[in-house]
Amino acid sequence: MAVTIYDVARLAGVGIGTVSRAMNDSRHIHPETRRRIMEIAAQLNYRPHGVAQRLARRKNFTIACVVPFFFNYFYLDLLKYIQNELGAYQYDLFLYSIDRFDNKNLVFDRVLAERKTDGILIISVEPGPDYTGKFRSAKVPVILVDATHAQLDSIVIANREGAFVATEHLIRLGHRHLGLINGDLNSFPARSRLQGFQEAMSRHGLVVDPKAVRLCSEKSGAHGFNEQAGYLAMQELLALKSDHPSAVFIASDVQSIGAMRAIREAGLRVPDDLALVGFDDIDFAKYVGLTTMKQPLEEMARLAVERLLLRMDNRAEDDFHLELSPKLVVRRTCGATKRRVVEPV
Amino acid sequence: MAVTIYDVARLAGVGIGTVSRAMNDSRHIHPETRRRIMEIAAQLNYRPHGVAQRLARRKNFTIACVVPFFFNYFYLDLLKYIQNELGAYQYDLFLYSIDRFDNKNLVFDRVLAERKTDGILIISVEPGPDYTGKFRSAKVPVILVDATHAQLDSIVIANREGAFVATEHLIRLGHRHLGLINGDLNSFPARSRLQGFQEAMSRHGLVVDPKAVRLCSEKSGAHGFNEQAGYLAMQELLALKSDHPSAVFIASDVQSIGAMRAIREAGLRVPDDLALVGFDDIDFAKYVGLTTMKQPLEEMARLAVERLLLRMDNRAEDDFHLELSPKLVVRRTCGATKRRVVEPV
DNA sequence: ATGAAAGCGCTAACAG
DNA sequence: CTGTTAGCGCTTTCAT
Repeated sequence: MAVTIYDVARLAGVGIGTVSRAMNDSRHIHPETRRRIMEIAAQLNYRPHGVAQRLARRKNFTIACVVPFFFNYFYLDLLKYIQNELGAYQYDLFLYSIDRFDNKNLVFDRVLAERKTDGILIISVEPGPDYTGKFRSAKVPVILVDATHAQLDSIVIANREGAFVATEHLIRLGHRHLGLINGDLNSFPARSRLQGFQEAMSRHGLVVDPKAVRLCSEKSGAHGFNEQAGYLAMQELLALKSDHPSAVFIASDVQSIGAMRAIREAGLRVPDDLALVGFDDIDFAKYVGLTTMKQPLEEMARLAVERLLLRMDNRAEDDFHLELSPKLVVRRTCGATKRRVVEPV
Repeated sequence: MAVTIYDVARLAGVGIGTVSRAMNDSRHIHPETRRRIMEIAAQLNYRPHGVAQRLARRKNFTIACVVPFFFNYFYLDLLKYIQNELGAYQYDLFLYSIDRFDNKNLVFDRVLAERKTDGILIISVEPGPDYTGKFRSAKVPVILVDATHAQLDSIVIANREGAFVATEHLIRLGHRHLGLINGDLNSFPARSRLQGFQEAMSRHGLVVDPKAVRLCSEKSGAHGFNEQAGYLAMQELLALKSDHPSAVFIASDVQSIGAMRAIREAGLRVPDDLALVGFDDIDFAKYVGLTTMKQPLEEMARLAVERLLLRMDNRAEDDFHLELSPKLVVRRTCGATKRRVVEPV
């Protein structure tokens, strides 16, 4: 068995309470006693038992991060930032993944039931309707990242706005017949991006061609936001032959990559035959010259963690619904550099 | 305060021991008592307190996964598979990231000290020399993934073999002047891949041109295995002008992507001016048509978790050093389809 | 300032 | 089969 607080206490000739006080920087301890205890502790290589501490303190110093399967590279960066941020506060991170959407509540139940975490960061998933109450009664704060909920703190990308900007950018470039490749509407970002697209179209007096709108099914994984889905969706668009849109807003970069593959295989060229704007700005976007909406992930992670810690400290007053604006990054695929003539509407 | 085992016991009119037995499927309990207890427990929505269980059981049902910063997409997939596999066994996963190599031991110390995990999965990092002993005396099993150590179980990709195959493939295609872009030699895979490259060269009686070998510094992050590093390395190679190699084995796909960017910007073409073979087979490899060595990540994750559980059960007898062979995936960048004439040596 | 003792919520050994 | 009790290792009153 490892060395415990009792061993230290015995060797130091003090009670365990005093050792505990020494270890925890209590002010109620004589500096000299403290010094002696710390010395003996170091000598014995004593480290407090984390689990016992948690039980006694009724606090875990651990947060759970719930991520829907890992298909999207988006999550990797976000996770990296979150873990970095959390580490700075000496918090540990439990990673839970959701493999299927019908399973999501199972994960929440488990996290709540086992009470091993002080807070939950939920990425890109909306908890079921009755979970607000469960979270509240379990007294475990929840921050939604990349998803919203009326009763839960959330921090999201301004998806609607981003889609609007992306779409408008294509319109300004002179395109009139626009297409959309989107994820499954079960996903919140997909819904918002659809909205933004529609708004941009109607704002400019354009009608949405239903045939040019493709929603990728979540059955293909990652809410439909994956390469293969984008590939297939673009094939369908190209099957419209000469009637295909001249530009497409694609609601994620991974889909865009797939779409570009389909275009290449069809012997067409981007942006000449088809202009593209994506969403996310994953690393690879710059390698393929994809024009896209950049998500401020690091800021998102920092704010989410900060907010969660605040909540766990009960130092959070009001509700919190933050929206961070994505930024348009113009590259090659939108054909901006071609300076097309804007046709009169 | 939440409902405890005492509440259930009181309402059921039994002792807490009986409740515990009921919850834990002990055989030493009357089915009827058990039924009644479970009913009351359900009614009260009682869930055992995970932390208390851990303390009493002296077992955590948690493993730690230590990942060196998240630069490489490789880790995302691996993590996904590991988490999936672990979930099947009802284990939780603590995620720790190493941001700098000089920090790696800090993480290990922390993980060991807090005793919150039953086992450790270390990805792509070799622990310092004195850590074998620490792990052993802490009685926490460790499995190295994508790294080796004489005294620690490990499971790796056959990096040397993979590099050999990749290089030989280029040689068979007729190339004589080969280049290498590699990661930092502080990284184990980088060292092995260098070896494989050299062996293939000498096996075929070719000499390695030192000017055509680029080691990317780990200072650029991810052991040098990142896009930017590949980009810069390739620029250096192209600066050799007509003396640049006709084919390059690049020790990772992300570097390859960067390298391809450099080539494109230089106005050269792959594979005509420069043939390429990468390593990893990340998702994006297929989009850019990158010929590469595919790593069997899912199998790796499954075997690593299996093995770790075995160790934690003390059911592992001998040492364990597994090497999984990567497989050559031929695509466009190696120019295989051009059927070059093999020049006589 | 410090020791003693009472939990934290559960498991497991020991009687019966 | 079941109740009782002694831990698990630490924190935190409560006296002193």
